[in-house]
Amino acid sequence: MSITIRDVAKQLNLSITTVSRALDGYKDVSEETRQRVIQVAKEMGYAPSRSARQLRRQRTDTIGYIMPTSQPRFADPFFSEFIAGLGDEASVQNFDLLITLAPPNQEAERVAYQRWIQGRRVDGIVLSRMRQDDWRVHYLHKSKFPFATFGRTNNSIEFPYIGVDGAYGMRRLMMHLVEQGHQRIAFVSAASDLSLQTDRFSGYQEGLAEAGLIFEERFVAEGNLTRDGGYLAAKKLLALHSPPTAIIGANDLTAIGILRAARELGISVGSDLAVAGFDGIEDTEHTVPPLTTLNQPVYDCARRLVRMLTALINNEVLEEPHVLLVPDLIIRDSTLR
Amino acid sequence: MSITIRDVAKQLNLSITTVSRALDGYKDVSEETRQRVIQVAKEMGYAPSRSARQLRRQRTDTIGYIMPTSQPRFADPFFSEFIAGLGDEASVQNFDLLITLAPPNQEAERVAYQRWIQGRRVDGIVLSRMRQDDWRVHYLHKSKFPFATFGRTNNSIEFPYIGVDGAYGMRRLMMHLVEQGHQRIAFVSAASDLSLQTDRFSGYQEGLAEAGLIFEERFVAEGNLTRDGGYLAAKKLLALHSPPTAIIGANDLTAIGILRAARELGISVGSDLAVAGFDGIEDTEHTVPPLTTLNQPVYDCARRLVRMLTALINNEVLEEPHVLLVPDLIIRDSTLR
DNA sequence: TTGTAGGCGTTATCAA
DNA sequence: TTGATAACGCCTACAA
Repeated sequence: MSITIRDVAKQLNLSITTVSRALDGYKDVSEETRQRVIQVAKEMGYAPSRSARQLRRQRTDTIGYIMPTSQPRFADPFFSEFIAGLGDEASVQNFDLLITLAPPNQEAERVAYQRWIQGRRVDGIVLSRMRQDDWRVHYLHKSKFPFATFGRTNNSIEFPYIGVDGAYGMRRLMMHLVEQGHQRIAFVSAASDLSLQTDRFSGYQEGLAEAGLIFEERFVAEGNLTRDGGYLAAKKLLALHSPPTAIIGANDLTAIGILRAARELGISVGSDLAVAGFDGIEDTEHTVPPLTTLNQPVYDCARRLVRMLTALINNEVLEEPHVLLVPDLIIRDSTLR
Repeated sequence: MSITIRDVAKQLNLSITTVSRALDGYKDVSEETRQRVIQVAKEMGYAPSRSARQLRRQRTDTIGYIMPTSQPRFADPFFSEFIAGLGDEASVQNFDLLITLAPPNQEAERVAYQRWIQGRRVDGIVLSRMRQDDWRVHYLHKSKFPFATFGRTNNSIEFPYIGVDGAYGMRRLMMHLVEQGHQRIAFVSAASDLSLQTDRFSGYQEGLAEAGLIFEERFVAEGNLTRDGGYLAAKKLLALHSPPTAIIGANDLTAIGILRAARELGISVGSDLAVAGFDGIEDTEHTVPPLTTLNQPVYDCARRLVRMLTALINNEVLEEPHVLLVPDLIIRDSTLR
């Protein structure tokens, strides 16, 4: 059994109260006593028990994140970066980060959230990969549980979020492609219930309209945000008669799959086919050719989300509860002739 | 404030003892009572407080993992896969997974471990990226704290681990390269205190010896397990007079950087220069050309580590405390003429 | 400035 | 089969 505050108190011939207060920096402890306490506590290797403190203070100093991922070998670097941001900022705020995985929209996901919330396992939760009419938002809101999200939804509920304007980004990208002389531009989509899909896809459509091009159903292929999804979708698109001369992936992983399909078909990306993605993951710098993408500052967003969330937990007023960022169009060889 | 066991007991006109036992599946509760309790508890949305339970049972049902990473934008897919494995298996074992990041070998790392261990924040810890004479092993062992590691060390301490035989893998790879006719084979290393460096590098040297080639200092360049590290190191190596015809990266990311350097210099990988990595991350299938690598089953290792660790926590005897796997040589175009 | 005592919500021991 | 009660280790009115 490890050292408790009692052991320290006994050693010092003081009450546990005094020890507790000395350690927590209360001012009603004589400086001399405080020094002795700190000294001895350190010598004895005392650290307060988190569970006891949690029970007493009714908070866990922990935030939770449930990765919405289905494949066991999730490999989207997006998540690595997101988690890095959450972890770093959590440390700064003296919070721990609890993580688990759950496949989106399945019973297991609901169970995971309930466990944490009803068991008061965490003080707040970060959500990502938002869905249209997201049940998580309903649930957390109804439970009056602090949360902040990466991405917006169409729920008619007020909550803090950081969003990236995918529609705007896509319009910018479309302009660029049109400038490059493209007329037949295809889109490889994500699952239709994802907010990012709605958002980015609408930008694609608006971009077409702005350029005076007509939307063609056959130029939309369904992907799933993975390389393989992009690969398969691109194969279909490139097999069309009068195929597209440009293909946009809903994210970078999709675009990387598209690159591969093109390579297999002997199509030269850049000159014969333009390819672009969305996210700005590091891999895009290293593909052949390097990939044009819409960069979003995932790491920074994650950190900022944690700051918003901890503020919320501490009942502070958020000075900016809704942040809408604009993605950065990074033009590389994959869309240059 | 949320529903406690007291509320449920009051509602049922039972003692909290009975409620607790009914819910925890003790057999000394009449079946009828149990059903009523479960029913009502569910209706009231009761879930036991984790902190209270933790305090009482003196365990947290949580395992911890501290990612040894320095760059904020850590992007090694190795970690994604590792975390996915930890998270999945933790769920299965009914454990939570606590995560934080800390730069290796710095004060912050020490503090992070101490916080969790002294505060009894987690029941056990998983380590990765082991170092030679790893202080973490010393510390955890001295603290009698359950842990299991991915990778071996040279500490003279007994502890459970899963290792991958990098030396063996590298020898296999060297044989392959020699068969392809390479005589001048270079190596881009990792930080020298890492066990994987010692391990893989010794395989490289043994491979040279087995092929009757002499080791040349100038063919070793220092990397740091990142793409950029590999890129810079390769630039140096390829600028040598009579440069290497094959370059091995200490990991896949390094190898991807090497590919890039070659591309910039107009060197054709495969025919003019062989490149290979280690890890088997998914990206290696998608590089140009696809990358030869030594694959290790990171996801499965992570899951298995969690199983070992939870067994350890439950004071079970491990039937196989030391696992040494052999990496799988995947030959792709990057090492074929 | 220090100490006493109650309680956070459980689980476990013991008695009824 | 059930219930009263005592911890688990900490924090914090309140009292001294």
